[in-house]
Amino acid sequence: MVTIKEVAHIAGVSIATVSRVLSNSDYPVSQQTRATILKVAGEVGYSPNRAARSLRTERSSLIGVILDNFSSQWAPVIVRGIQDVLLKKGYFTLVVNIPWEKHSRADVVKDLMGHSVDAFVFVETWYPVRERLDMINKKPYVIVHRLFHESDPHSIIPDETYNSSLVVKHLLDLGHEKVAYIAGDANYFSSSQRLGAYLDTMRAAGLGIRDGWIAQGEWCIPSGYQCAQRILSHVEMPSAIVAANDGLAYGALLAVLDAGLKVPDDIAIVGYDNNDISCISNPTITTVSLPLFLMGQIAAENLLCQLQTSDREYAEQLIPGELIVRQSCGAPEGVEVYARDFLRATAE
Amino acid sequence: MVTIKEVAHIAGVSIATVSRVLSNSDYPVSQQTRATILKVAGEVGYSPNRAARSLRTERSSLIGVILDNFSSQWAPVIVRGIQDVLLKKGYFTLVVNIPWEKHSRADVVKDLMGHSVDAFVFVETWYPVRERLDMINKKPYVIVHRLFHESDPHSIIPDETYNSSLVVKHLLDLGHEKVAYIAGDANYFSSSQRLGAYLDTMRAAGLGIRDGWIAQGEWCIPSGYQCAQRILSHVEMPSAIVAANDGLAYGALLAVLDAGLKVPDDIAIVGYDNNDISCISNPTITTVSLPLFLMGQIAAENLLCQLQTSDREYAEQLIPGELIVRQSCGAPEGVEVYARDFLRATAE
DNA sequence: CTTGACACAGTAAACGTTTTCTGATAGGGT
DNA sequence: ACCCTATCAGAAAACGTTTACTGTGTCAAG
Repeated sequence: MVTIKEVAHIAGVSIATVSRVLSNSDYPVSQQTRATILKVAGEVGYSPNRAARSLRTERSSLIGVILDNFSSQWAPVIVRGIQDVLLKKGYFTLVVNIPWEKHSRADVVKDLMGHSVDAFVFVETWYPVRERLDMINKKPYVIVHRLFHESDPHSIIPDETYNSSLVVKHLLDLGHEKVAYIAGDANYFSSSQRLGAYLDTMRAAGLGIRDGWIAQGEWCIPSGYQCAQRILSHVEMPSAIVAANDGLAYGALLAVLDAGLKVPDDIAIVGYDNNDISCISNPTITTVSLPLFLMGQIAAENLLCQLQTSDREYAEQLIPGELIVRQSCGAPEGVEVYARDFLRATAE
Repeated sequence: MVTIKEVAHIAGVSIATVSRVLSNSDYPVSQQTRATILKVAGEVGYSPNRAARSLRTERSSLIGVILDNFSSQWAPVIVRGIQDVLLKKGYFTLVVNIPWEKHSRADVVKDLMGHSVDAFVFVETWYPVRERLDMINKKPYVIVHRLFHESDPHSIIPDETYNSSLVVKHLLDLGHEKVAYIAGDANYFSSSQRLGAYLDTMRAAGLGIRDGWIAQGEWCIPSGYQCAQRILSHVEMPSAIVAANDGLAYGALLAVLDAGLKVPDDIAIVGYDNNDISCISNPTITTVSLPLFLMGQIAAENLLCQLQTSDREYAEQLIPGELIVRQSCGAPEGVEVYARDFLRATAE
């Protein structure tokens, strides 16, 4: 690689001057020399040696991104949002996948510190890495998360309460009064938040909830199937089911269909997450989409802000989602919609 | 951060000795001093400064991974395969998403060179970055790709021909003799490879193909829908349809169902890719899964090999896929299977 | 005419490693 | 007793930057 030395030699100036021009220092350099240096640097294809720069400045232009499940439907979108902002500012990201079980979690933080990353982003991984808090606290960081909740001012979180109420209200607007609920895994904070939003919305509308209408599920399709069966077996059947995520909703959909009922005519179903599953299933499932790309962008902006101004007051940010109306609660749509939805989901 | 200097001081030796011990050099160091150095290093939590090391050795322990669409269903799995191998060897990956349209492609390679990455992996992005070949050629690199084909000895490619024949043969084994085909976008090399495998397999079995049985599609659901409609309108209807990917297969499935026919009873359908869509649809779709995680692992192993032995002969590697039998061609399965498949697809 | 300020450029030190070179000690063969 | 070799340890240079410091020359204010 061509070094600053060669550029300086060709341009007939000292390396200090070249450095000042090429690192956008605000040190005064005459327009004349500045121009020739830029010209020479461009011609010889100079690119600064990041290792040397990093060694000297103790900044690396590297951001560590630690996430739990890389091949989930959410993580990559968040990461792209993060990169969308950071790449433009000259930052690269070191994306590391920490499987939940692995004991190597703590080491990852240490290793990333070794690479002197300038900051951290934790996507759903705050809980397991807290044991390295002493290290992490030395750098700016942001937490992007959904399922767990530990109050931390650096957090960017979907507004679970608002989002869940969106989808319940939608059912009420359509005239439903007997609405059942399938909850997510009780260990997750978001489960209780979503359930709470359902309860509050029903109460605010003055609607009652029968005993067997709330089923405790576990985030997955079979669980949704079983929960729906339990709900359907209750003496007074609901006219609609709210599921805590799209997997549960899809399971419920299968159960309702298997019971010989029609969706949405006999029972309406809504989900949460805007998972692929909700726009591929037949009928497609009304759900709530989370602005994951945006959340990534916000996380990155937040980080840049921290990197520039060292001292600042932080506060949790709650990000609202968007209601996606599909067939499972009564909207009339054709096959083109499947496709459009699916393509949008995979393309952007 | 604590430096090598402090470790040396505490251990009462020179920094040279510390370096030799901690960087696993094979320079002779007495067991005595080696032990004390390791002890001290552990106690003070020493972690080498990568920038300094990188500056000196011109190696960074960083691998640049450039891919096209980060939030596709394939890319993250490949990346995880890559990281699975590389992380264990102490390498981090700089994963960068280059959208197809962006003109900034070339700069990414340059910037990664600036970070002195030790090697490159191109996932589906070989075509656009070739203009930086002069730079890339200085480092080891591997190409992981599917859709395009430029012969290059550093390639790791799914064995499209073998994989496609798997699924066609499966239909023939089930007794089908009238098999139609929906092809992918004609611009893609893999389209013609898959089509070729279909033609060859049919010919080898001595089976004829009617004129209207081969439809030219475009990789997406609506296209599959239209192609299937065209095929169904032909005077002699096939008993099975092979689609070049799962999107097309799903579109075809919808068209067949809309035509009042049953799947698989009246018409069997098979896809390709083992996309989520194929295990969520109703009925689920028989398809071919590509060993993406494995391909990532192989790519990384290949890279490590190149990094160790500078000179070596390379050859394209063709990776076989696996037939995934589901409902759309006659296998009897229940609702549990949807769930099991889906969970497996998202979990691992 | 002096003084101070300012605009600009260069010198050299420093960042934390790795590695070459030099040196010291010990042991073994003659 | 001598030399040679092997084993170990340290001194110091080098990697490519950034930046504090020093040194010019110019120009305006006194």
